[in-house]
Amino acid sequence: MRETASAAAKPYHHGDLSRALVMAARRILEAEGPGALSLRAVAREAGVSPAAPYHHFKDKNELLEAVAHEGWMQLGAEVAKARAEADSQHNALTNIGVAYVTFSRQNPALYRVMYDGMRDRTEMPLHAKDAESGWNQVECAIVEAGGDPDPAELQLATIAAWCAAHGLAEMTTFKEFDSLKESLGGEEGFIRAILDHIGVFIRPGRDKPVH
Amino acid sequence: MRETASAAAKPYHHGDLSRALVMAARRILEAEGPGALSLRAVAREAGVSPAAPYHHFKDKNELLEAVAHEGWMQLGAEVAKARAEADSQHNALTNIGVAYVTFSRQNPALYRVMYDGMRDRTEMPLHAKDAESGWNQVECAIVEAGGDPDPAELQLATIAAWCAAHGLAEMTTFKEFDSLKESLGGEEGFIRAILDHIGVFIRPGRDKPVH
DNA sequence: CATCGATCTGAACGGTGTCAACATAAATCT
DNA sequence: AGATTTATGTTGACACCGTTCAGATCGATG
Repeated sequence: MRETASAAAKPYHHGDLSRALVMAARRILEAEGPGALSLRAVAREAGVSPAAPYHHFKDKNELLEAVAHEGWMQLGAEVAKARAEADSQHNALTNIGVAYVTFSRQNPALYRVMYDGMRDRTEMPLHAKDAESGWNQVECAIVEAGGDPDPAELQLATIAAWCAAHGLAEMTTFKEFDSLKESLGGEEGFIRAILDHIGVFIRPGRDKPVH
Repeated sequence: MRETASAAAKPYHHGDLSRALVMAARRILEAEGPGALSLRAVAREAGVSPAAPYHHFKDKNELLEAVAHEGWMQLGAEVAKARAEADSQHNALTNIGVAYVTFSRQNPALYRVMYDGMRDRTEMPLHAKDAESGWNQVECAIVEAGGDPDPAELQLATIAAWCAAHGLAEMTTFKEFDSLKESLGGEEGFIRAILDHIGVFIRPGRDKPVH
């Protein structure tokens, strides 16, 4: 008997389980946080037995990678949007930084999964190499803002920018900075103020921070 | 009745178990990585039953916090050393940054535990407030290097520096940067080059990066 | 229609964090 | 000293976890 008409009811063979599992994982992630994200819980949430996922992912890790992949895609999209909306090329970089940190603040659990999967690896995820990836866009933004186009120098600048953004993403969560945030006009003002202290984000022609 | 206080005799059952547990944890951490660090494994390594730790730590988490605490202390000490050894106040900050990242590279598992414990919290660990703490020393180094002594501005600069160092600590592990590292004279050259791109680490009077 | 391969289930194994009940050694109190 | 309280450690159990494997079920292919 079908439970719901719109959603394809669950026959013995679920239509597209791997997709459903990833969605279930994201649902759990958002509702209960990373600590509650067990393979069994995901299977439960997807209405399937604990062993079912193993026909689509060889590992719990592989499922998490799929989840992380979605996260990187989403991040890339939001970075692209922020970059496109910049009123000048000069502060496109800062806009990207703000978008990055904002993403991590709005999807903290997802952001955690994205980086947790990286810490055991020695290589960055593939998603960092796509043209639409955040990494690539930072590179382009740096060049467009008049950065040194020398490959090595560009790579250094990109790494520096990325490090700063990621570091900020992990520190913004602390309450110790609440009053400072408030005095800077909220979270975004805080983020901008920090980025304004970081060399890579300061380009010729960009206004100095006001204080 | 105790035999000799100075002797390594075990006063009662196991001696100072809480200390022994932390040491056992660090041993496991270094030998097998963070993935192998279970409460039971720690108890096993310390030669004690799985439930024994609960008389000293209310949680696995509380044990890990104790381990992390040691890590923060060690980091603070090495930062202090690097700061003291700087040949001028101007690059003391950069020296601190290098010491920070180097620590994270030499104790990757410990570094992971230190930050993992923070990500569920909304407050920074207490160890960041001690006078000897890395955080405090960054603040001092910024002031001594001629940074803006205005409290809010100082806090911003400190956050920026810390974010950059932490971000770098988490990115340096990737092989993608190996060739770049090599062309910069090894890991430390790489770290310095990145830090040179981060504004907070560049102070008036400091040499521009060479390239 | 019969068969095959992909997909899902059920039960199981060893591992984990945690707890309650019990045991023992140390410290404290008469 | 001896008795008692407190701190510490052990045993055994519970629920949950990741993972595997033999078998059930189904969609597609011959």
